[in-house]
Amino acid sequence: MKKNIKRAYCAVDYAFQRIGGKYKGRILWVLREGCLRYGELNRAVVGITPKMLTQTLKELESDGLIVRKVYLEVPPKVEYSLTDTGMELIPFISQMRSWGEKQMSAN
Amino acid sequence: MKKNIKRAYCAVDYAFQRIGGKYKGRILWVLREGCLRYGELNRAVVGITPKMLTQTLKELESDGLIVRKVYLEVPPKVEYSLTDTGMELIPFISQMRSWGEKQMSAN
DNA sequence: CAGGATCCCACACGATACTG
DNA sequence: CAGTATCGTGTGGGATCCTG
Repeated sequence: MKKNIKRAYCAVDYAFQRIGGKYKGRILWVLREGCLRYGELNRAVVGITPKMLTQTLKELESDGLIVRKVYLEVPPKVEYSLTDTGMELIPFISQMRSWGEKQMSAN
Repeated sequence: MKKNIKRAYCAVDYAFQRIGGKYKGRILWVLREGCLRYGELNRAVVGITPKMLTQTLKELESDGLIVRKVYLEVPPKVEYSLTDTGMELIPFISQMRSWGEKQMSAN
């Protein structure tokens, strides 16, 4: 629940460490409207490999931003969803996204 | 003004690429209230080396987020400040910071 | 279906010294 | 004061194959 973070001198640094990395932002973003299965995430986050998906999901989970729910079925089913803490990030990821869209079209 | 960005599939990705990196967030943040000189930045962004500071400032400048202003004096004087585009990021960095503070004290 | 295991590498970042 | 220049390294991420 905390120790991917190396040492946060300031809160800005801390926050960026927690949602940094190549895919964390996009994963949180696609989970904003509800839970998704592993395979669905794999398709939603274009370009990600199973390895990176698994790894990133683990980090997000141990960081308390998402929840992993396993259904004991055959075939296996696993769903991921945002925690309350994770949801608190959505508004600002949304802002970043708007800013990004504006910038992209401005170029 | 654009081509540090490799390929942005989506705006979230694009935005994260532009303010990703170990120091960009903090540099933008300390510049929020006005311009700072190179040496002041070096002290404000704790732990950064001259190399990384120079490198990061160049990236931010070529990305159109900050402006570099050189005064032709002896001794040399260089000031950095946010562009309008850079300033647009401050509100949401501020949000992240609040979130980070809350999280840090929660642990 | 949802991953684990390996091997590999570029590049982001660091340390140190030097300069117009 | 405001940077360059060099050299070195850790690890984030990629490719590929395997499995309960």
